[in-house]
Amino acid sequence: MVTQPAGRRAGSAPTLETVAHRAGVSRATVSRVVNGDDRVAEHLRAAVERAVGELGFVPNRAARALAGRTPDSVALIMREPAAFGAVDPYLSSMVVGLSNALVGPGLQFVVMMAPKDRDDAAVASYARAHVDAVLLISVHDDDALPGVLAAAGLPVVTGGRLRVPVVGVSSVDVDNVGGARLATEHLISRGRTRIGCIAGALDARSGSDRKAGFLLAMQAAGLSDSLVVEGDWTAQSGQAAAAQLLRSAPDLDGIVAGSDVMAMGALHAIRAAGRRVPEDLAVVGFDDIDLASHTSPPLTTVRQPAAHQAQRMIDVLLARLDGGVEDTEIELPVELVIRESS
Amino acid sequence: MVTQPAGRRAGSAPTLETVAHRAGVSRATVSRVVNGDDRVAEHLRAAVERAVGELGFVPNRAARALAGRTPDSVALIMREPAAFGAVDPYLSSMVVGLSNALVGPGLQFVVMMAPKDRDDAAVASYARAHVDAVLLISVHDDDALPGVLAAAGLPVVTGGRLRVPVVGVSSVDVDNVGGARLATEHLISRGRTRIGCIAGALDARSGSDRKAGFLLAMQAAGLSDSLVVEGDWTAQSGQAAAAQLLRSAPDLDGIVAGSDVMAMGALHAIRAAGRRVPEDLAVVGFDDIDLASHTSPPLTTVRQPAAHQAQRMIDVLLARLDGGVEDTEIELPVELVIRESS
DNA sequence: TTGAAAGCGATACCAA
DNA sequence: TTGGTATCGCTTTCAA
Repeated sequence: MVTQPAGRRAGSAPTLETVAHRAGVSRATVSRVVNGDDRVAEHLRAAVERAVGELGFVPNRAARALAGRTPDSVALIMREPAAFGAVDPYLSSMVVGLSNALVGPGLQFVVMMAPKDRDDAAVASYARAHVDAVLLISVHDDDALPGVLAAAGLPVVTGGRLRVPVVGVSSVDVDNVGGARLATEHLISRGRTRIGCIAGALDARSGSDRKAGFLLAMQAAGLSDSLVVEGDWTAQSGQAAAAQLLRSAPDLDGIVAGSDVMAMGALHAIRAAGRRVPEDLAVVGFDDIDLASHTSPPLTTVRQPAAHQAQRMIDVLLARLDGGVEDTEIELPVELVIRESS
Repeated sequence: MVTQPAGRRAGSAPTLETVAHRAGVSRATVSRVVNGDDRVAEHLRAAVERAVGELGFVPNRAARALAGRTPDSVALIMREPAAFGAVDPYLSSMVVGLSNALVGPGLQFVVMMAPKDRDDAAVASYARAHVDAVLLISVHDDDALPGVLAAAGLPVVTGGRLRVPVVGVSSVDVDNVGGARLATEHLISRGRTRIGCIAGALDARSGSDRKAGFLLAMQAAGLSDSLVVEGDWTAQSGQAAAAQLLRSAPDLDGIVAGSDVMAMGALHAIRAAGRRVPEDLAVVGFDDIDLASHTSPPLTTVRQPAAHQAQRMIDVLLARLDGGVEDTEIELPVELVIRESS
């Protein structure tokens, strides 16, 4: 049973002052100890640390942010998901990965939604007043937000590169072209020749690059690369795209999808059309989300290193926050995971 | 092309002082206008508002938090997902919903991961120093964190109720018992009699309540309710559970799963066993995640009102922040969505 | 109704 | 190495 004052907070949290008093030193000294400053006598440091422990002191974030110049929080700005609930599982992994990567550096992870109909300048101004840096995922090529954010003085790191680099914006992408090429070559090596592509939204590099990888492989093999339909990353669009592909090319024997979720939609359409996977038609996805190994049949796919990508994004961000001014563009390798759908 | 100083921030953001100067009033007046205080002469208010607009002034979050006593940020604490990347899509929806619901009230949405091996007291102390209230999702029955958080003086609202109510903790749950009962009755009404249940982790109300709903319906119909296997919410566990169910009851003709993700794993196992859905075996899920309508066949499921639940959680939290001290327990209705798997 | 000024809790500069 | 103190930007009495 817990007794608790009516107020918003139970008792008041210990402050630097409290700790200083208890340890018999000044606030400045406590601050130094807490911040790992070297020049503090050993016995004082010990005393302070004990006091901190006994009081359960945790520096007040707001005060620290106000007084200091050290960055203390990072925002992840997501363009609102197309439909409510339609968050691609790969994005969820990124959110978790980013959050985890921020624990070490002790930065606060703030999540903001920025619907595309919201004024970019307003978003930037808001972000500027609330956080020290910005992480961006699922950005479109023509999105002005990264530039506006950077112009507002915020370091920004995007997951996935932009069509044209923007000053002040770094990116950590994966090898989308290579991944899609790998996936396509895999199908070709299995003897498939009538291969279609369900591309993700082409106004983002992840969509267009994967399509490009598909085209490259098909051309290199001297196969027709005209079977491309654009989707919008949803299962719904994957299903519609596969149906369309099947209609325009009844002899289709392979599909390269721009994401696992779209591939799952395709699987559904294929089965509805009475075709078997992989006997009649092989399917390859992209992402390797958790569910990919539990579809029927389990999905061959291109694995993206979500946790690693998240970590690198944070690394880049920290470097920038540490005074680094150069924009970085990192590309991470991907790997083909062969399962039963191909 | 954007020019930009080397420093962490481009120029310095306008402050109350700047605005006051420009509008020819005092900081206090600007503060009043910005905070919607009534007692300000109309012409001054207009002048201030214009200055605010021209300068693009946004109050500094840290300063406001430090000076005022108004709550300004809320944390969502998630128990780390079992496996990396294995974030249940339903949770993702909740994250988006919560984030959106927090925009109106102008509260910051901070996401924190709290692995179960992390010291609860440390998490609470950290949270206490960083945010004004806490949202909790996917909490286990024996989890001490809600209590510790509440004892630390933080208002906490959980998505999903706890086994035993904790002082200072409110909850917004859905009718899990009713939902599972509905799903089971639906199967029974379709003539199924050998029905198995793939329960979610039983150490959480969402898991045990859904199982209870299943048992209730089976008992009411005078059917055997002994076919229950516990999963852990993952597709993997759903697959394993379905396989086990099929082994122990070859004549199984229906499965009620505790979540769509587990149902998807079950679909896979069923097909692997050479049985057809829904001809041989009907399957019902729970949640109605986006992918549920794109499995093969599309999944009959119990729809949880994710956006609504998120909104109610925020409502309850705001009431508590506004001085309300009573703990609330809300239960939201669910609805059966019939698709082709049953 | 308005303004002046005292904090909020930490940081960091300047002396000692 | 230590401590005193100005300062960060805003809210909120307290007087005027």
